Amino acid sequence: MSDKKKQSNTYKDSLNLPQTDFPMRANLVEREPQRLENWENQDLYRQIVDQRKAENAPTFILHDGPPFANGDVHMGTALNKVLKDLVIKSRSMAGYYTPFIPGWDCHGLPIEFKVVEKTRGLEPAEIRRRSEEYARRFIDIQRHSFRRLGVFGDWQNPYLTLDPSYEADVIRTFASLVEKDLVYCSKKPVLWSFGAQTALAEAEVEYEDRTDPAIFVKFPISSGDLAGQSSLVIWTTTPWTLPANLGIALQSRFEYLRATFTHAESGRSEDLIIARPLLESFIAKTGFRPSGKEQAVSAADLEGHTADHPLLDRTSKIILADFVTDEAGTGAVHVAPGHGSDDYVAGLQNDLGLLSPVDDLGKFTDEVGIEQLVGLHVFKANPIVIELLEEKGALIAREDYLHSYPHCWRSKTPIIFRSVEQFFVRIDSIREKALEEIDKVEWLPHWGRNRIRGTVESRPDWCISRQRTWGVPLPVFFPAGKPDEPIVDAGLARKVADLTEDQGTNLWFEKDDAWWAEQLDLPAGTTRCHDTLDVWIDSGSSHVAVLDKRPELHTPADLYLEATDQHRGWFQSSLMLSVAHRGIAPYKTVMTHGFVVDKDRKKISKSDAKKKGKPMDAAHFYNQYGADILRLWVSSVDWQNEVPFDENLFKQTADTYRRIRNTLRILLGNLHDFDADTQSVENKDLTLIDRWILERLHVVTRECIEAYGKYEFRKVFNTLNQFCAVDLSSLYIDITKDRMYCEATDSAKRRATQTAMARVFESLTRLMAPILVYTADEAWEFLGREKSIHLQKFPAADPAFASGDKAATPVVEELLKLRTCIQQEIEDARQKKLIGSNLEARVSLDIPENATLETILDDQATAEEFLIVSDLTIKRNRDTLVATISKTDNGKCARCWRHEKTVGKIESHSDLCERCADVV
RNA sequence: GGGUCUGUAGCUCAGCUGGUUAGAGCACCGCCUUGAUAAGGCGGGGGUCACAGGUUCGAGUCCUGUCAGACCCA
Repeated sequence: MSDKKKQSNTYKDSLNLPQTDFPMRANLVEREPQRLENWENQDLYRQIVDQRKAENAPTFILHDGPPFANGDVHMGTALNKVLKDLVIKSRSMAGYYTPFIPGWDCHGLPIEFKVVEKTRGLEPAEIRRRSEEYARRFIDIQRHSFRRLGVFGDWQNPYLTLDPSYEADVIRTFASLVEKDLVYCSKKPVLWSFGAQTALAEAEVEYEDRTDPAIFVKFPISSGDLAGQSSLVIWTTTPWTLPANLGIALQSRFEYLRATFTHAESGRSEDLIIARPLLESFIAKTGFRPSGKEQAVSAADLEGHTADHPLLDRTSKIILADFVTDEAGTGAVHVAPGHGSDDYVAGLQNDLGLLSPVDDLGKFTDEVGIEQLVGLHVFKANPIVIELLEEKGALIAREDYLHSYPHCWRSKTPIIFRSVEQFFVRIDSIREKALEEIDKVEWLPHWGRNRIRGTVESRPDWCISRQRTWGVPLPVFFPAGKPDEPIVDAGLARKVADLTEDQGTNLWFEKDDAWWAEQLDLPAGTTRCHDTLDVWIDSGSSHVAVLDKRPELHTPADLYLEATDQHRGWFQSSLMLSVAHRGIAPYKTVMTHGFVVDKDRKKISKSDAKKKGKPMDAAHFYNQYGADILRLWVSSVDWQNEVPFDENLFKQTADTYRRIRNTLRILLGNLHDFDADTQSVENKDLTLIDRWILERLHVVTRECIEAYGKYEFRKVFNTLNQFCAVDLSSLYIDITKDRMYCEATDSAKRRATQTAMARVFESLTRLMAPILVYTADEAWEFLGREKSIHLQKFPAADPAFASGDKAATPVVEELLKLRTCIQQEIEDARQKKLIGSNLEARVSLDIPENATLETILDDQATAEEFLIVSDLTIKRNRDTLVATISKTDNGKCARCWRHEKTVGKIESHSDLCERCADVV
């Protein structure tokens, strides 16, 4: 035993074993940041784009959709940014000039809310100052994560929607809309705090219990068959909104019952219509019970007819609406378009008009039409309204109703829905053009076209004003004393833009009306609007503020790439603003990806993930596994659909990574004594197996480049993975081990294989570079290259190895069939403990005639090498392939471990085979 | 409830215009190796292609419905 060991050690020194310092263990978590620092020190991104620019390369612009500057980078954000980077890097290596300007969406309620939540009662200018600070903090956090993920771009000069110049361009885009007569002003209900005298956002609402009078009110039908005979009954907890009633909504799915209802105690009798699903609760609450004739009535029969308003000399239109439910009420819903969002939409759809006779303080105006109510606060008006209804005989019943009701978070007063002037973009004027443009755009996947068409076809006019502080101001003015006659003027807006170009729109909030009037040559007393623009105008103007502005970019962009929710979001807002502004879509291709979901394909909610201790932050994963693993994971998934995610999937990806890495490592190890420039052999001197692996490389190269071109990163992943695992690891490297280790260092066979390996290594690292950004660069460096791999281009598929008549592939495929057959038999023998390693087997192969294999099998050495056996006998006398295994009698060569006939027959080296004796 | 989609081995994915016993990698099990060794090789088990109908000589692949999931809307 000790003898044997000593002996083998002796010969081990005579072998050419692989040598490399390329570490087996990647230790990405520590090494990646070092490499990143190095890249940033040499400004690798700049080098890449400069180099392509110098080459006069064609331009490819992927325009970054700005993530919201709030929160950490979670897996969904990471998926998006890495996909973008895969596109950019693969296009760059395909020879394109690919400048990438990342951006952030900075304005908006979520940030303002965080700021105001902490400290209430701040001045607008202070809210904006703190909001900006908040946004910038998260921009830094997110930027760090994106860089760490190996995403290349102009991180020093990203675009921020809070930049003064960006804001100015938003205002100019607005001016462009005004110029084309697309902006108008109209009333729309908003959540209104009469305590704070301001509109509120959903997020500023707190729910508290409150008791209100809930009343059942009858509306006598005044047209159609039932005119003058029966009445609809509505139920409401806001009696004060009845003066603004303009409609009654029914549910088309409900069956309605018309009957004479009699009150059990008073004996009062009424002919009423109630939805059947709500009949029981109606009886219980009002005491009215059907007594006598009953008749089924359908909602459709009543639709379009009218009912008399119980308090005013006017009618209320009967309509159908989906928001009518059987949860409460009567199945007939009081609709006041000026006092509710459902009501508003229903009002628009059914042409009901709009009334909102309430002022800032929550008091009725003259418009209410009922003398007793004018000047009265709406909540104080409730009992009066009820009294009036009672007088008119319209009140069926009343109760005190305890419910959860929205309150203002600041003033703690209850909230009302009240209509105020809002600004809108007239979508009908640009809808057709937008639809035309949609069809000129390439949508990936193709069904994206249907999705955006659906949203564009159905979207109502775009309400672009917000009663908020943290945003781009709506550049509109009001003449002195005329708050209802806004001055919407493109020229004025442009002047505002010019004034804020350098100093930012804080000016709008810091200077007073007089200052602005003076600057813009407006009459004294002119006031400015305190609204801001919808943030979708901000991000939707990026083609103006970024694509048109930056010299290295252009409009339309070649590609927009976001998650599917952006069909209604950014893709649409950008399309609408671009069509309005310049008449064409801002993009040539739009690609969407799915959302990250858990392994059961259910959506992941943030609170859930926290509860279950399932981290979703990208940082958790790149800090534990490395950015390359995360990127490899991105490349492996089907981004068109939901992307399942689970920490176990990560471990699986890490396993794939290890295989790829080890393949690179063994190739480097085998190339340690090889200089490709001086020691490469000519193609004609390559052996069969070398030609085969280069033919495989030819296919792999072609497939990968093609797949990158079609953004099919998954295919690249699968192709590279299988090439590494099967073609290289399990076949080529295994088969060539003997010649690599045992043949003379400078032997032709060995140099031939090194020639092939060098080409494989070089192509492989380039092909994987867009995905494994750190690892490919590291491997490239170990090959002795000075410049980063990311400055390289994809390898060209070598036409010398395209399959042709003399191709090695068909021969190798036949040999692989023999191999499979032999391995099965060997395995059988191994399980029976007849033999251990392959090299101990004596293989007797009976094969049918096979023209492809004729010549190759005559070459005993090549056949044995390919099949990795030492003692092979081939007989050609069978119809089917049969392999027979026994243990060989040949002695084992102490150096190459093959069992060869020649072992023991060489005098000078009795323990070696002929080949090894020669080498030694 | 409506619109747009998705559903193939434990997991990630292939399966082109319908045509032989549905493929690969990983994971799993067993064996070998210890000269890629916190590696490598070989073999094996595992799928009623979500479910139910239909068209067809023939369907994972076309049609209809059901179920489940995602996004958007209500």
